[in-house]
Amino acid sequence: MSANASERLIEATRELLWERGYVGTSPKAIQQAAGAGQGSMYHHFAGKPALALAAIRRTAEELRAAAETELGGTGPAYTRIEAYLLRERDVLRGCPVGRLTMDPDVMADAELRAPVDETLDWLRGRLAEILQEGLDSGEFSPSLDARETAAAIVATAQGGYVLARAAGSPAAFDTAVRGLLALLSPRTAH
Amino acid sequence: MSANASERLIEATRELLWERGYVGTSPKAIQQAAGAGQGSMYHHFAGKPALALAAIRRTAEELRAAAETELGGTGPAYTRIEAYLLRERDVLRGCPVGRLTMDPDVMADAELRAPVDETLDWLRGRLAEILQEGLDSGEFSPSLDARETAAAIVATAQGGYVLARAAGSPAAFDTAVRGLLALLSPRTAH
DNA sequence: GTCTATAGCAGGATAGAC
DNA sequence: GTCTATCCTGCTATAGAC
Repeated sequence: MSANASERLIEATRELLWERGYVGTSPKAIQQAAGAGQGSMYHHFAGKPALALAAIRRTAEELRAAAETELGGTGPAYTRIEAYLLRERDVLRGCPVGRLTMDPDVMADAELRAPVDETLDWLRGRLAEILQEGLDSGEFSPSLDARETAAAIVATAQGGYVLARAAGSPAAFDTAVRGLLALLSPRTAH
Repeated sequence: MSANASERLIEATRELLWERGYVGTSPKAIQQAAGAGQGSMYHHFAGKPALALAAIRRTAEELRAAAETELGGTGPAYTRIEAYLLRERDVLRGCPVGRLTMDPDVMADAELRAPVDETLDWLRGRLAEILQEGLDSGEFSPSLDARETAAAIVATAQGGYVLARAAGSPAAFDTAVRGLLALLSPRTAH
């Protein structure tokens, strides 16, 4: 947090958006967290929406990069998906992108909503590609629909955050994920 | 909306909580939607948290009753779960209970959070019972873990809302659900 | 670029009249 | 039970000095 003000403002906004959502985050709170005054904030950004847009875009990019770390491997499809779902994460904080979906002011603003949509869409597409690889190599049954299965995987992760936050325990996320992985596993006939 | 004021206030709060969340809902907005004045609201309820608690409890009860409609049937386990997941719903509005999970002020208040936790927990437990029935009757492979699978089902639904809202289309919910159902289906070997 | 002053409006609630 | 008046604080910015 010792970079320039613009940078600190974006990072502070990212944290607050993650923690409290768009509606629950005020310019004043951002300024305090960033150690910047009002003059500074309004010099660098037109207002709260503009600053949020910069923050959301960065968060979205980071999520993609993080996902690609596990998904971009060379192992079997199932193994890469498993690694992605079980990788360490701040479960109780929720998904920094997915949570924006419940923010009415974000959904109402096409510009703010676009990066959210694109990111989740990218993730679904990426998983579908990997599932297709697994299909092509005979890893999965030919009856498996890559597109629908990919959606189910992303949904399970997103819903896992919901369950974990409701229960106040990260374990609820893992339980849901393991349930899905068992259904998907080539080693588990049922 | 022609009942007494207390009733109208609770219903208005339920709508606004669903639409804008707790942080995004002001007492003034509630009063306007309910057609009640401030005096009326503060006569019936101690304040915003008390009113929200009444609203959340009612919404939670309603969700359970609605779920039991499909889950309480007599058909095969898979059929009942399928009916529950595919029943008509206001997908784009999100889950009125699950969305509260992303509301920082709800999660920070033990009283407001309890009904959310209990409802999701009940749903998971109910689904686990049904899966166990299916296990006992030989409908599913013995390798299926009822508890984990139940968590995956709830998570897929919750995440389905996230995907649908991000995409701006209810179809995204159905896609995820169908992906899960295909994995769960006794008729689909893979 | 950053600071301080100022502004109008909304949030959340209390008090007392009716 | 409901209404109006009032209160203080916070939200989201604009203006102009430094």
